[in-house]
Amino acid sequence: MTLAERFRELRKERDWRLKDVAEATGLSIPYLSDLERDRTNPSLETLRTLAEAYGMTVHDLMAPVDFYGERTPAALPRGLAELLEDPVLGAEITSDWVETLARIELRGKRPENKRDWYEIYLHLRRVLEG
Amino acid sequence: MTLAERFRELRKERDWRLKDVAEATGLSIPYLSDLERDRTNPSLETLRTLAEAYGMTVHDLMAPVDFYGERTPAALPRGLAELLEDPVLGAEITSDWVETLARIELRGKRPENKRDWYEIYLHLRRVLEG
DNA sequence: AAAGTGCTACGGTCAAGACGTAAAGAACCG
DNA sequence: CGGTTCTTTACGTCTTGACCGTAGCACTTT
Repeated sequence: MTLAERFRELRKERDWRLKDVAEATGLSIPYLSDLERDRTNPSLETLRTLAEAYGMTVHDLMAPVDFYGERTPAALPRGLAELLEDPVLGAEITSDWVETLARIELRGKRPENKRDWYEIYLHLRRVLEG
Repeated sequence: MTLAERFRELRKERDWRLKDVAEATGLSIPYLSDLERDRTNPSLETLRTLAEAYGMTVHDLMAPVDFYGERTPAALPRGLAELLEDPVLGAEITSDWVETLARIELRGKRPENKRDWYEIYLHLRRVLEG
């Protein structure tokens, strides 16, 4: 997903008009239109303003955004990729869960092996899905 | 942590010189120096180039970066905020961990109460920090 | 048709991203 | 202590493109 698509998604899921975003951010309607059509890139400051308007952090706003060449399957955390390839354990794990699990990291550190990932998955599933 | 600090951290932990980054990215040494001293902000394209040089996604590069005013306490997930206020359980939880925990969500769903959050925290800590 | 709503085309401007050159620190060596 | 080399920073410049204002298009509703 491009950043432009992300912007449009966020606005649509709130059922906002460009006008609404413009008022929330102070940016102009034409410029917001340009952003959502990938005709320009925001500065980091503008990105921050937009994230704030959408009630989230820059980091969360960027989460589903793939920059050119990014997030190939190989870019999944080591161990998690292996878990997904496991015919038994990996089969049941949906892409929702992959997204959820892939976000887990502490100061750049992540679970290291298939077993740790699976253990976390089971534990989180019990909490989040009963 | 600012973006500038993040850049310097990434370079230092690799024991690289500005020269090395310059060669890996095609950016000039003076400009990289400016970036690491917070005298300028990169464009998204430049950010992508740097992330690539450091072998990670833009998203991962930005993970520890706080933009001005982000993630107010009130914006923390319910339950997690309560956990942090708990004088006993919440005291030991560092901001690193708050960042990590706050990212946990599956299709918008999150742990609901203090106890669930704490349980997840303990479990993740065992995996991530031995 | 006229008026309203929502988005886009187009040109212009000015801040700032990025660079080149040169100087300032470090560190080492004789 | 002067040289030499390696690394980082100061400074001035240029050019790009982020962002804006105005006007126009497409589509409804009255």
